[in-house]
Amino acid sequence: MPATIYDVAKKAGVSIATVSRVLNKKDNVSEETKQRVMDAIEELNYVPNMIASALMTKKMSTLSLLIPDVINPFFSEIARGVEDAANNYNYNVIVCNTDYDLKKEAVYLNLLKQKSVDGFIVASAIYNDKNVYDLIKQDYPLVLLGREIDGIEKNTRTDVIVSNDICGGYQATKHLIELGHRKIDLILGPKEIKVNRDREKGYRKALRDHGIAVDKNRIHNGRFKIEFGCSKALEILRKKEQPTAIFAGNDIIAIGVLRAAKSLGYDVPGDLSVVGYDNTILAEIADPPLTTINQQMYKMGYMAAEMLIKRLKGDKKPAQRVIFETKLVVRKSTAKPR
Amino acid sequence: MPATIYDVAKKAGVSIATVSRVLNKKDNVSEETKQRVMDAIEELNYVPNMIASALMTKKMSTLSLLIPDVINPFFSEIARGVEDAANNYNYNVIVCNTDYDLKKEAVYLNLLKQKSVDGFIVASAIYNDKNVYDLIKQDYPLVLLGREIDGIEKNTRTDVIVSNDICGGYQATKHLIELGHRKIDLILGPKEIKVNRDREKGYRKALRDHGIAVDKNRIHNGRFKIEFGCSKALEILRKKEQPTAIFAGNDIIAIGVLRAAKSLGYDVPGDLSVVGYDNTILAEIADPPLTTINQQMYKMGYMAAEMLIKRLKGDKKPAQRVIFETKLVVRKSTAKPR
DNA sequence: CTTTGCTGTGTAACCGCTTACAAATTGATA
DNA sequence: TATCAATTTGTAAGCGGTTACACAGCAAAG
Repeated sequence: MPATIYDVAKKAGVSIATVSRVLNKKDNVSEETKQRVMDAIEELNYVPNMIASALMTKKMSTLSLLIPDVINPFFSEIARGVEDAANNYNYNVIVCNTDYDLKKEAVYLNLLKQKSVDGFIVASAIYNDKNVYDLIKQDYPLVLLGREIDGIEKNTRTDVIVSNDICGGYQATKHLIELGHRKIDLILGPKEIKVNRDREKGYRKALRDHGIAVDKNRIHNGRFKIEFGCSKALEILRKKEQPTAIFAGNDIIAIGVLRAAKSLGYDVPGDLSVVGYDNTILAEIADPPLTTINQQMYKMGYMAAEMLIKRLKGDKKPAQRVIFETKLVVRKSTAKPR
Repeated sequence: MPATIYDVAKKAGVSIATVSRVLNKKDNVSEETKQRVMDAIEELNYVPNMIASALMTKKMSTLSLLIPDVINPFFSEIARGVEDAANNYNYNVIVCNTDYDLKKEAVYLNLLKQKSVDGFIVASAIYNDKNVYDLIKQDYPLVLLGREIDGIEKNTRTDVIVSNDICGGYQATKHLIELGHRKIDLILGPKEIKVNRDREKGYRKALRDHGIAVDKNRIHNGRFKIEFGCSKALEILRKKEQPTAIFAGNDIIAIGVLRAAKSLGYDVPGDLSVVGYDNTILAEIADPPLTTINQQMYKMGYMAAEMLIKRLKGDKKPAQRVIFETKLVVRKSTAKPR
C-alpha cells in the first residue's frame, strides 16, 4: 500500500491541508514546517495520487493524440513533436491509431472522455468528421492538425494547424513542368482526406498557369500505401498515354511508384520522374532519393501540443489558424523528360 | 458541466448505487429499472467519470510504454503492436520517448506513477537500468521488452520478451562468411544496450565456428544513428585493413554505411557487402535493399501488452520469458567478395 | 491593555464514483 | 395470515486529494 497524504501528515505532525500546501507550493507555509513535511515525504517514499487530485481540479495533465497510424513516418514525427512539447510542460500523451476509421475514432474518443484527458489533438484528418464536430459542439479543448473543418467560424477555441497543401501541390507540379514534363499523372490518397483535395488543386492550378490542359484521367485516388502506389503506377505505365512524370500524394505512394517503375525496367528519373510528398525519412533513403515536398511534421506536432496546453492553462485568445509553408526538396528522382 | 451519476439517478428516480450497478453490469437490477436508468443516461448524454471510479478501484485501464524514440521505425512498430493489443482490451497507452536517457526515463516514471497507470512496458533497453530495478522492487506490474535484466530470478511478476539476438548476430555473420567474406567489420549501437552485446556474441561465435580469428579492431560501438553509421564506415573504409563486408547493429546504421559507401564511390554489394538488423521498412526501401535480420516488432509489442493486461486482470502464473526468433532476410546488399 | 491585521495552520466539505451493509419488497411456504 | 428466503434497492462510508473558511498566535497601533 503506497503512502497517502494522511501518512505524511501524521509523520510530519501536521494536517493534510498543510501537506497539500507544500506539495502545491501554495501560499504560506513556514520554512520549518515545510522542511518537516518534505522529510516525511522523503522517508515514506510518498508519491501524490494524481487521480485523487484530478477529481477536484479536473486536471490530469494528459493529452490525447489521434493519428491514423504511428508506423507512418509522417505521423510518428508528428507524435514525437507532440510528445516532446507535452513532456516539456509535464504532460503525457495518449496515442491512438484510428486507421482513418471513423468508428474506431469514435470509440477512442468516448474512452478518452471517460478518462478526463485534458485535451485532444486530432490529426486523423477525415473529411467532415462527425466526431470532431461533436467535440467542438461539446466544447472540449481541441486542436486540429493537418485538417480543416468547415463552418465553425463562430467557434473560438479550436485552433487549427495545417500545411499549405495547395502550395505544395503547386510547387511539385511546377517543378515537373519546368523540367519540361507535360504528361504528369497524379496519384493521391483518399478523397475523404482534405489534403488530397488541396494537393490536387495545386496541381491543377500549376498546369493551368502553364497552359497545360488538365486531363481528369491522369488524376487517381486511392490509399496511402506502398501497394496502392505500385499497382496504380503499373496500371498507368501500361496504358498508351504514358506519363513522363508521376506526382505522388505522399512519400509512401511514391515509393510504390518507384517499385513499379523498377519492376518494369524503367529508369528513374531517366524514363520517369517521380515526386513524393512529406519529406519523411523514406524519401531520403529511397532509390533514387525522392524529390519531394517538405512538411514540418515535428514542428506542427510540437506547436499543436503547445497551443493546446496554453489554452488549458487559460489562454483566451480567439482560435488561431496556423499555416505551415511547404518547400520543394529536389533529389534524384526528377529530371528532364527524354 | 457534464452530467454526473447523481443527475442520472435523479432523472431515473433511483439511487446512485443503482445507476452504478447498471453501469457496471453488476448483480441484480430489474429489467425495468435498468431500462429507466439507460434512458436517463441517454437523455443526459452521461459519460461516467473514470477518474472518480479509479479512485476506488485503482484501475485506469491505461498502460504506459517507454521507448527511446517513436520515430525509429523499430519502435513505432512496437508501439503499434502495443496500442492495438491495448485497444483490444479497452486500454489506452501513454507513449513516452526516453532517448535512452535514464534521467528522462526516471522523470517519466515518476509522473506515470502519480497518474496511477495500471502497468508499464519498458522497451528503452538500457543496461542495468536502476529505474527498472526500482519498478520491480516496488512491485509495479511491468513487462520488459527487448531487454533482459539480471539477477531478478526470484521476481515472479515481471515478464520479459526478447529477440534471440545472439542467434541474429550469428545468422548475419554466417551469411557473410558463407558468401566468402573473411574481413567483416561490426558497427554496433551503444554498449549499454544489451542487444548490442548479444549481437556481438553471435558475431564472435560465427567467426570462431568458421575458424576465423576475431579482430577487436573490427568491432565498433556508437549510436543508432545514420550519421554514426556513415562516419564510422568512412573511417573504416579509409583504413588499410579494409573489410569486404560490414554488419551493422541495426538498419539505421546500415543506411549510414550505405551512404558512406556511396560517397566513396563503392558499389554495394560489389565492393562491399552490408547487413542490417531489424528488418524495418527502411531495409526494404534502401538502395540497394538491405539484407537484414528480421525481428517481429509488432508481435512482440502486441504480446507485451497482452501479457501485461492479463496479469492486471489477475493472472498469477510465474513470470514468463518469451524469446522471439530472428530470421535472415536476404536482399541485394550482400554478395560474394570480389 | 485592547484592538487590528498579519501569518500559519487546522477543520471539514467536496470531487464522482464503488461497495459493504441495511432495508424494503416480493413470492413461496407453513 | 404470518414467516422466511431471495431479490431488488437505498444509505452511507470511503477512495486521496483540494480548498473555503475559521481560528490561533503574535506584533504593531491606538
